[in-house]
Amino acid sequence: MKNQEIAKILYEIADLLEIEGVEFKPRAYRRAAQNIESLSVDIEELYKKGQLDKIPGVGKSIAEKIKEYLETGKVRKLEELRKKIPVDIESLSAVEGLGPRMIKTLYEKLGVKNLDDLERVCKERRLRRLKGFGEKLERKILENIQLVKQRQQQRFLLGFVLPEANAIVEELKPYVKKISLAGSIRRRKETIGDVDILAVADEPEYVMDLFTGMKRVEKVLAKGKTKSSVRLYGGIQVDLRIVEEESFGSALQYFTGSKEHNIEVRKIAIKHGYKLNEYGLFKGEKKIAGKDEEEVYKALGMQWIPPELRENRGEIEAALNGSLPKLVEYEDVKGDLQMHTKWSDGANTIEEMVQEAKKLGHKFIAITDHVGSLKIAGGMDEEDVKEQAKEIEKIREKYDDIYIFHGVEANIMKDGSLDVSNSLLKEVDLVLASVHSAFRMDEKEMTKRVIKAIEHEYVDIIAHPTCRIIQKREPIKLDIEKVFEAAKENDVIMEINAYPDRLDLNDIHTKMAIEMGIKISIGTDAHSKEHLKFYELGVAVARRGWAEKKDIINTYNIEELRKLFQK
DNA sequence: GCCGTTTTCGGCCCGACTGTTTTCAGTCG
Repeated sequence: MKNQEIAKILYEIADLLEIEGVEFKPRAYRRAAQNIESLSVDIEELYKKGQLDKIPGVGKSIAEKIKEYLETGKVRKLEELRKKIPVDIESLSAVEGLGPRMIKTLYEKLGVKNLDDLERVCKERRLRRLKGFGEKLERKILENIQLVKQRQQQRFLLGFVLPEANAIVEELKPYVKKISLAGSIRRRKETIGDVDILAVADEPEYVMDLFTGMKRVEKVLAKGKTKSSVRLYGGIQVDLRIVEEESFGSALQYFTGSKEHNIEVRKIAIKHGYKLNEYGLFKGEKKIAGKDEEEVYKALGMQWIPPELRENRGEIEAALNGSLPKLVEYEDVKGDLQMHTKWSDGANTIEEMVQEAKKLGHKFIAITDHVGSLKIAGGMDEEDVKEQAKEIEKIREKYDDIYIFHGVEANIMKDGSLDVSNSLLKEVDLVLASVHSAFRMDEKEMTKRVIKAIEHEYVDIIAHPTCRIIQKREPIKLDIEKVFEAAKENDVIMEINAYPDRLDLNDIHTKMAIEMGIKISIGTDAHSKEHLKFYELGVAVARRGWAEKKDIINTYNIEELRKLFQK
């Protein structure tokens, strides 16, 4: 699938045009890029069907460039722009305070093409002599270059930040009238740059004192009456803003984003002759909404949009015509369908996992220890599985309010076969299959490999289908659409692995799978009882993927699941 | 370059902040 590649090209064209000072076109290219990026179908398919212009923001000219790229692997317009402005935009614009206009000036006047050039002209004090630049700016840029250099991957995993952010909210709650997370963490994005918190308080100064004085604060970065920023131990930055009660809703809407979502919402406001900002929705001077989010959306003729959907991926249109999905709720999930115990590489016994799952309110769990050749993860053989079955049977008798499915996680070998016999797989209720080795095959081979596993007569679920580890390992190369088609045909379920650095399937793939009629399971892949709480992250991905209750099998009752796992 | 129940031409999101200026351009979220 070349959607991401094409989006990247369009973004680069947008940046280069912006540097050239071209008006409006950059926005058009970015809009198209953004829509292509979050497309849930393969753009090449659309092209073959002659439906490129069905993509919002893609007109005749951009469609032409997509066609050119798909046919020749190049876009002449981009080549020309690169020749004209041979600068490393990606790293230069990563420098805070440096935008396209300055990049252009720096290139034209001082020949700055990359970070090293930029650092040099700053150190040589040549930047400050340019018109419109000055000493302060030069110093700031120099500082920010260092930040870019050391930053690289400074985003934090949702799963590790969310508990801390929630704890801060709880800590401040007794002293404020209203409080909520905002920003990407409220939208439950898989990684978080910084945490935004919004509150209403009678005594803002006192709340700011509490906030900046928290034990978990390493450094206070800024402190004011309406906004304070701190850095916690561990490096994450948290901003607290205090707003007027009458504006809480519009401020929450504004600070929750995403930016792209807000742009569209504001356009709708304009169509109505209104103006929307963080202080409220205004008709002329008169404020007509702003106290809570619901009334803001309502005044614009829209349904309230759950934060997880606010990515400008079609939720605006749906909210306008009242067709938003009824998203699966966090409390709809009644169990966890992947976890490991001491039988393979887990830290706890089956019974300990059962007790912890009960605490979380689960009605069922699946024990899915490794089997077969994955010796490093303690893969069980057929004898072990039989022994384990006996233990599970005993525990089932002891706990009548939670059901234990006996499953296994089998490895998909290089040729697509599983590394265990059918006689072992027949022993258990549930078979997960997943790739744990040879991650670097080409797309064609890898797709064939996974599809072969999907076609296996005993496989129920493909676990962590793309094998990505966020910020560490790229996803395996898969023709995801072909994989999903095979899954659909063979009634195989796709997993959302809820472990914080996996979240695999991701949101976009989840949406795509659901649109193709595939069922989704959520599994934490817990290797200790403490990991079981991560199931919420799986629900978050499901919601970001527009999943309804019926799409997620963890919402089913035990009888329905038994039927589903009959293979 | 795209788009349209106010338009097929004339628009394109908004406000705050910073650093540089003396009324504003550029950047950010």
